[in-house]
Amino acid sequence: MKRTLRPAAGLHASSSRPTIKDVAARCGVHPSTVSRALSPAMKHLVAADVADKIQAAANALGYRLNMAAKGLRTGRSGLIGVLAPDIADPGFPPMLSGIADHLHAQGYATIVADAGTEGSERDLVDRLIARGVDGLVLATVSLRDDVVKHCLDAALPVVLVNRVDAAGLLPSAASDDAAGMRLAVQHLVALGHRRIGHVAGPQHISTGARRRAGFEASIRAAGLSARHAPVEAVETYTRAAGREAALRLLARRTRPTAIVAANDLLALGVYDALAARGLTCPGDISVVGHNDMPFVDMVAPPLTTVRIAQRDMGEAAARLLLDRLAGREAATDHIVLAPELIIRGSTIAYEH
Amino acid sequence: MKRTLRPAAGLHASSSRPTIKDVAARCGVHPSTVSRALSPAMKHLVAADVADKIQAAANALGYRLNMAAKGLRTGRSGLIGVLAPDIADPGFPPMLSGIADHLHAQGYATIVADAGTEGSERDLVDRLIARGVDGLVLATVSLRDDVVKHCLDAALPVVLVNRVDAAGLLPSAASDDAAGMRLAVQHLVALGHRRIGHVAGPQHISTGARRRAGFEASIRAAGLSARHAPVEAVETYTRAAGREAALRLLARRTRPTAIVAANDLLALGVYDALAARGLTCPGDISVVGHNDMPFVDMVAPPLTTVRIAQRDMGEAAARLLLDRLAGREAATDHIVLAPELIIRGSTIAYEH
DNA sequence: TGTTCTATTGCAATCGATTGCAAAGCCGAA
DNA sequence: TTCGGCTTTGCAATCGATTGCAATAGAACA
Repeated sequence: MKRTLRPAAGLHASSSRPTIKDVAARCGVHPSTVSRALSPAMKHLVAADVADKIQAAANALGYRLNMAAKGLRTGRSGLIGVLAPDIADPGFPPMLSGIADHLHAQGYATIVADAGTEGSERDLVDRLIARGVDGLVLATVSLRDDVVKHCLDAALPVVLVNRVDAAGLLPSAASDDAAGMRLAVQHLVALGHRRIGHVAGPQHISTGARRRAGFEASIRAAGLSARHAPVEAVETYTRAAGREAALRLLARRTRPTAIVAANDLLALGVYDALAARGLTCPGDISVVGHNDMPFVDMVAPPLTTVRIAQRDMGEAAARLLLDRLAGREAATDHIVLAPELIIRGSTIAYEH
Repeated sequence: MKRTLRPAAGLHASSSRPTIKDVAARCGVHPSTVSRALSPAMKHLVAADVADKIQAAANALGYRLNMAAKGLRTGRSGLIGVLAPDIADPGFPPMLSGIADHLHAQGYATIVADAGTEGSERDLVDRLIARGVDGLVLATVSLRDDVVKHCLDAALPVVLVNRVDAAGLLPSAASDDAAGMRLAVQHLVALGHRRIGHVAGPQHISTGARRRAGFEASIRAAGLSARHAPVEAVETYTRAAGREAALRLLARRTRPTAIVAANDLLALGVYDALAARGLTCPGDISVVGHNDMPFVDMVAPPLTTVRIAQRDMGEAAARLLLDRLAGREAATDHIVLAPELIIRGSTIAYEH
């Protein structure tokens, strides 16, 4: 069973990856000295000339630190787990990129698990833990309580991105959902709309619930009656679900003149529903999305939407985690990013 | 410096993660027996009742295998590195998802490095190797020879996805680029177009070069003169680059009546260029993309494009790698997937 | 010259799991 | 009763790097 990759003639060092021992042998020093010379934090303990010699030998041999061994000894893997709701969601990559860049710069590698296509979140987290991740970034918006608890009693540094947990226990980086909805509603109200519908996201997801709450609060703040602000919630953030919900909205007694969707995918579903009913946007109905995901500026009509700082969000989450990892209990636990209204062609004034 | 997470009162087992030793102590057996009982491959070596008891104890304690330790001993990390051209590219996620699903099902975890935003590919590969990855999936289309060589003499199983290397040394899963361009050109020719331009991708990237070659071959096959089939190549697969290249194409003496872009991002850039010149699509100029990335069916006009089987490509690559990892030298080294023409609103007949 | 101090290096244990080999226990057959 | 053979378990080395402690050497000082 044993695989012998190395050639029979074992004259010099082994042909496979050189270890700290090989470097030590080449320099005539003890492996521990090599370890120290190669570690920035311990380097001051070894004589400068020896350190140089070791460094040179390491380069010559093409020595690379074995992270598994280091991790075993130190108890830190240098791995960060990222739990994604669905990699294929176009909104996710910018966030991931923000997370990964920051983390990589500090020597961490990220391993991302896709909750969209794979098993239960709980299992995924367990697998990540088995891998010995030093921390976790949860972008999974469909986070259930037990996962949070699970992480908590695994005593693992955890941060949330693009979501918050109900109890506010976990540090998070998220967009100001209430503010985003306020921007959307105020924009429509300013355009003269008085009957505004909302296609809400899944209510067990923080963005879904908070945006809905934000929508309703904004409606009240604008002095509009809730009766003229119907809400239809979906079960998943998909174009198809958005279509169905919009269809239900359009079937109401008094049809809204504008629809605010909880995200851009749903907004595209609203477009589909309008087309199915022979209605036009923005002529018959104005539509506002949320997230400003890539290419919504190119659809017909270009989507008016609330842009959230996805990449910044990822970066903020990474910083939050890095703080925890370094043992500094950061000042802020909840970073909220300001959204921005991007006005395009899907909203126009309502003519009375 | 030593961190003491465990409470002072160390009565029972330690409070941090239980190890194989804790399980052994609880069952009154030797750690090696636990190791065997918990390993599917070695389980037959231990008595059934003992194995059950161990299994139960492991569950009770919430024992999880330490992958770093296992990896150190066995020399296999269970980690696969994926080198992505750019995570933010909307075409990538489906591929990644195909790769990851297949690999995860076999117990591997993937760690993806983004060549788009980070250092040199060479460095990234080195970092991945330092992590002890068991294999590599290179989706980086901007692959230079030295990276291939580097992997080769690291004796690491490597597969290519969405690209092939010049020498054809590495196994790959890719779309049939020539066939895709043939579909596009034949479609336009059938519509009566005789002057067809091509916005080619970066020529140091296999998709860029092969699609261009495919385009030129198809033009010849259709009996059209190369003089009426101008080509402008870009340096990067971006919308902005597509715009510039299309502008150059439009500035030519005899303007083409149709443009085939090497991918959808470039095609969107072509849309931008047309808008900038006051031209309409498809009225003035027909446009064909490549890849059928998400939402190109929603842009105005909906993009006619060549759909490539991204997810299947990822899966095929994963299978290829799994084969190598298992030591079976697979039958096929190069898997090519058939593309499909998706006709939408960006192409219409050319009126003479 | 003797002593103390410091800078540098070596030693050996350790992290958690795996595995070749040896030992122990048990069976039946001669 | 004894021996060969089989199953089951224990022992101990090992993977590669880290680190507390001990040892050494040389310098500085009295």
